[in-house]
Amino acid sequence: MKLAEQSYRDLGMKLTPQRLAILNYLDGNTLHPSADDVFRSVRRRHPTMSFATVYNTLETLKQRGRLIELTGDPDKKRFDPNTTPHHHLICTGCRRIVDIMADIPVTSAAAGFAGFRVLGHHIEFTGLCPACQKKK
Amino acid sequence: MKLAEQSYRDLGMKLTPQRLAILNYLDGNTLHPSADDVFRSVRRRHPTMSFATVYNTLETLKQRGRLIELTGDPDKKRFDPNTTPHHHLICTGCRRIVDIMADIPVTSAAAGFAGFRVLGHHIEFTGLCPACQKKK
DNA sequence: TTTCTTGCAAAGATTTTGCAATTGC
DNA sequence: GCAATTGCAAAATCTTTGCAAGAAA
Repeated sequence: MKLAEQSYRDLGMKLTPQRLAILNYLDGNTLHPSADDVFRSVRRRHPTMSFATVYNTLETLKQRGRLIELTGDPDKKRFDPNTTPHHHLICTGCRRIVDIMADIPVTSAAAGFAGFRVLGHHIEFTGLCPACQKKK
Repeated sequence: MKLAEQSYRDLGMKLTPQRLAILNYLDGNTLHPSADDVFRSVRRRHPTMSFATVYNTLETLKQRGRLIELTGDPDKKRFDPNTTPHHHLICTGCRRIVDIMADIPVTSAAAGFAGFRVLGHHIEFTGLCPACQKKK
């Protein structure tokens, strides 16, 4: 399977070893890694990889809808290669983020609020993961 | 009305002019200001105010449940003095955040997911505010 | 060849911290 | 007076940017 390779072609982005490594690391990854997580992982096989390349690539992929930038972690941006609409469960103890693929109906009571054009919504459940429940 | 003053007493925090100014600025403010917004506003009447005081105060107030830290703005932390459960509408163009006080039922299908103890949830609606709709 | 991408280093922005001086209680 | 708080400056993070060199198409 050459999902990553195909993605770059489809998105009209040049195919580079660094970019391939980035998407190969992200695809199927449900840990919602930060840019630094991506950098540190990918650098193992690509020692010359720079932050700039990671940030540039993530930014471009985001703009083209190939991944989502999450805001649930107050300390840094996290990235989600899963672009299917879904929600998240965030551990306030360790910042772990878990996908919730369940379809949760939300009455669009907010549509049109304040003249906004509502384009999407995302539910953030907060709580404590099993490990952090024990620590407390 | 001395809401701010009373708050600090109730929370067991010492009452200082800086702290009073911070809560007085926040209470009733629906702009969801950042720490820097707070700093710049409060400094007008308290020229010696420092970042440290703003950050310390916001952090303590947050820990004691007197305000909420929002993560919806990817660039910085924003603060909400409204601790009544509610949701937000975020303009992806200008980062404006609007309160949605409507009670939106969410089937707690996620309760117990992955062994988490779910403590709360928050819906982020995204879209474009009236001004940003015109710009595009 | 032409255009885009990479890597490096420096800069920007936000947030945190150490500590002496000051203030609230 | 004691303990908590302030202010200043420096540092720690995270993220972005300019630009020359290099690689993709």
